[in-house]
Amino acid sequence: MEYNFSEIESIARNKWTKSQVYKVDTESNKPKYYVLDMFPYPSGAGLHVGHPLGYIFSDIYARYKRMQGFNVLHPMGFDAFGLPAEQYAIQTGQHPAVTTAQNISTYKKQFEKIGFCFDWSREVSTCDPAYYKWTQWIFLQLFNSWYDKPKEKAINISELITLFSQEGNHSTNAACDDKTLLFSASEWNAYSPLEQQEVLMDYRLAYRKESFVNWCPALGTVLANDEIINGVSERGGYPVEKKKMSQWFLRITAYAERLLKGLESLEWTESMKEMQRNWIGKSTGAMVSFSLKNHEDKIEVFTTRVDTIFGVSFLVIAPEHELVSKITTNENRSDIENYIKACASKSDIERQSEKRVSGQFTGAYVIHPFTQKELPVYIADYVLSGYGTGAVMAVPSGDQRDYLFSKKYNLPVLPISDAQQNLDKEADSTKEGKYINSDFINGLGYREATQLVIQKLEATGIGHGKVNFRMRDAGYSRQRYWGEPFPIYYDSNGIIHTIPEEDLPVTLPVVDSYKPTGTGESPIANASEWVERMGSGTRMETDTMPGYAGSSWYFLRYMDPNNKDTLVGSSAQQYWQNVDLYVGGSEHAVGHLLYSRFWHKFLKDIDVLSTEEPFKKMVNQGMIQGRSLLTKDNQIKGLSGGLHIPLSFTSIGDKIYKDNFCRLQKEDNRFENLNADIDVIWELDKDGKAFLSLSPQVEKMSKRYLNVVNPDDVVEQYGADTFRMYEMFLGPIDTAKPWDTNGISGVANFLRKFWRLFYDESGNPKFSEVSASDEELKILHKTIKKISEDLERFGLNTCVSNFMIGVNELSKLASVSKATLTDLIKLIAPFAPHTAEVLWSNLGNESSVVDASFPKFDTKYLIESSFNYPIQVNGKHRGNIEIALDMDESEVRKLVLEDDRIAKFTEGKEPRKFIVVKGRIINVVI
RNA sequence: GCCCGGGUGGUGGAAUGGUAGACACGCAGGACUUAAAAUCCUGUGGCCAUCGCGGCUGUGCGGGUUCGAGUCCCGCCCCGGGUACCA
Repeated sequence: MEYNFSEIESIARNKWTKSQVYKVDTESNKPKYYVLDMFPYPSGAGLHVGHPLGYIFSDIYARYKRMQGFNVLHPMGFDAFGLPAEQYAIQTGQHPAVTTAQNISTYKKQFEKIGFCFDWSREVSTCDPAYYKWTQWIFLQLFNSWYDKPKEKAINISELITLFSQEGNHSTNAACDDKTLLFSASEWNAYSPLEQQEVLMDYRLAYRKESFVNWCPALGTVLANDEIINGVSERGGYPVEKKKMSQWFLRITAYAERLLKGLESLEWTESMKEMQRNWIGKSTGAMVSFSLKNHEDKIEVFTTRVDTIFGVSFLVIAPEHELVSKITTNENRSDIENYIKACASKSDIERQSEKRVSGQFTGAYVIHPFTQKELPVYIADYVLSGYGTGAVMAVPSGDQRDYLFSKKYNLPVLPISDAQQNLDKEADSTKEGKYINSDFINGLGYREATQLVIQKLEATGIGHGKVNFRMRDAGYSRQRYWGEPFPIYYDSNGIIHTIPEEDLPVTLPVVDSYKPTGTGESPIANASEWVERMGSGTRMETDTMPGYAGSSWYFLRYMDPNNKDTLVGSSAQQYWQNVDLYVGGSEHAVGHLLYSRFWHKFLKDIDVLSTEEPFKKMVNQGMIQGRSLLTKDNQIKGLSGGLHIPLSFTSIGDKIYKDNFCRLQKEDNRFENLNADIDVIWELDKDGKAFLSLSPQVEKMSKRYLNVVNPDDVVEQYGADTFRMYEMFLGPIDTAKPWDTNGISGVANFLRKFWRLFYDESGNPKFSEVSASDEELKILHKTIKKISEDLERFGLNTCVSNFMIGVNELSKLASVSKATLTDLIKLIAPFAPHTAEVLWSNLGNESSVVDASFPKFDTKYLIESSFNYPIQVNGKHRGNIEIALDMDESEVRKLVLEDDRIAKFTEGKEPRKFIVVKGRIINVVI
């Protein structure tokens, strides 16, 4: 029997399908292990060879864990709502559900070919109403919850309403808007329903408020931040402006502290944790309020360097600060207004790239809380309205931006520490040294000074210590069609009502057009019957939820995918707990991974879950890049290089032959007007054939670079097992690496060689019933040891190497015993499941190799009696000597020093030191 | 700027402080073939060599610790990723 991969694959696949071997049961007395991939967005382009990298990795690991005796959950599904399907619908009129279903079926066919062990009976798709019913349900729970800070827990809003009606909100300590007014019980009870609704919005974890969004008038829609490039829309390049609209938000900031603290318990890479920490952006500092001269209002400032308060020489507030118009004096008013206008017309990019500082004096002054000095108040766009209080106390000697500002507007630079240097050139933010010119903190160090200032501020009521987070609440409204509808409607008085849980899901309406309405409303607003479905005069929420809604909890649904009563049944959740190993790209570090952690914590608070964190351990696969081929300068007359040539037209050695070039000319309009004989400067190979040598470049695998490689083609040509092992062999899972088909023959050869351990050239079986030789057992157990250790540390690239070494060594033996072959099949089964399954059957096994037990190594086969020691003289390698491992050290010394090769270098001198590292090395120091 | 990674042959990459370059690709030579493909064997960091003894040198650069450093420490350079007028 020859190694015929396509035959092998179909035999293995049939066996698996017939026995439903990948179906996972929650009823099990085995320990559980949950291996999860980030589920894909099913795009119309299908998979390229970069996509399966993580899936192959997790598949191997899942199979390995199963063979170790775990009950392994390894599911797959689809993140199926999203913009591309909707845009395709706008262009073609096809319903997104139809195209999405087609794409999903393409993906599944591609998956099938690679031999993944997914349990498809647990498949989920976020656009399936049976799934998004629960996405809507979670939203309702968020809407009906508030966050109790002392309890560090989400609590049902009804408790809060009861509390308000009994004692007002004086004693509540909730995660809410800082500006929430205080009220008594009688005030609360006197509020109108609308007023009560307004107040509750400050507490709910899902709430509605007015906010600025990116509005693109030309496209008639709101855009997400990542749809805007350089201040204009990604599609079409139209200008984008800020527009105030009422939007839904999720109060993720309530969980900021828990999200930060939870990172400590996770086995993620330090860089992933660091990205989340940066995003959460905790900074500890203080609030200080500065009284305005001749005004009742105060300007509140947040600072992380309250110790520098005696260095304050002016205040700067954001142009959008609410007090600007109130405090601006008449003689400064027109300048201020002009400045604000100038700022508003600048895009964010322009504002950030502007290296010079600019600002404008308001004419107002504040009083320094300690020195009572008058300080001028400026507006400047380097102060952001969205961070802290939108106002800063400027300390030119300690902050470079304040310093530049002070130079430009001639404001004093006050030294405050004896360690500050070069203040005539730049600011010095040192925390070293003792304070000077600083009243009651003079002579103190940084820590004591900070403490003392905060103490004084708190004692006098001027300020207080404060923790600030950079993270903002997450916008949750999209003016789109292809997303989850909100289970929310408004009555004629503007009161918000929820759709009863038993009426979920609220399914998407049928619409005539998927185009945005042009008024900033989603296309759903045109489905008037649907909009009024809760009674005339009522109006359904017509926005839909964002992409991250469905992806924030999908991993829970896999545990119990068909449960009609709850999003995950408690027995299933108790058994599966959370994800043990999560494999996916690091590009989701702060989006998906942060939202999922937030939802998970919330669902724990409301007793749906028993675990605090969703993903215990993470592996981030690196990107597989494409290797593109481009023309070089002057190869084509009048062209200075840089034209991508499709890989299918090129030959080994990075060249394109003339006949291929002419074929390409017929398909590609970039070349069709060229005369191949005149306009192209050809080189000639040794056979006289004309070609161009192209220049290779490694870049993202993408349609537009014509460098996409389809896994189907690779599987077709080399087989699924070769493809799987080659992707792993390419390099460590977490680094970016270029796809290069050149190396794949090495892995293909290996699998053929592996096969030849079982069958000779004429296809006759070589299963020898004789017992294994010592040498054979040594090779086997050495290989088992290496593979097991490498699997544990996720080094799958070296696993493949070690298979090659083992098989090369075994091939040299006269025969290999059936027992050894059996172990080899089991060892390779996670990597090359098709080949392993067929060999397993051919050896006479009825069961599937998927359920065989992974071999364990026995150290007794690995014991060596001697070792070929490398001998160093003064740290330099001078030769090797085979020495028995149980030899006495004095004898070893004698043996080594008397060796000719070594004696040459020791020159007969007595060594100063003689180092023997047993089983490793010997170093003679002269 | 700040925070993470990383820099090793022609290429992808190996190497618990212990023989640097495993494994593979590519390349060169050979065997088998009328020939090619496939397969197998040999060689392959660089320099020197009285090319089958051997020697020198070599993991971005400069120092250090150590019997011994790709690996640890200090100071730089470069590349990739993240992030930013964040007060």
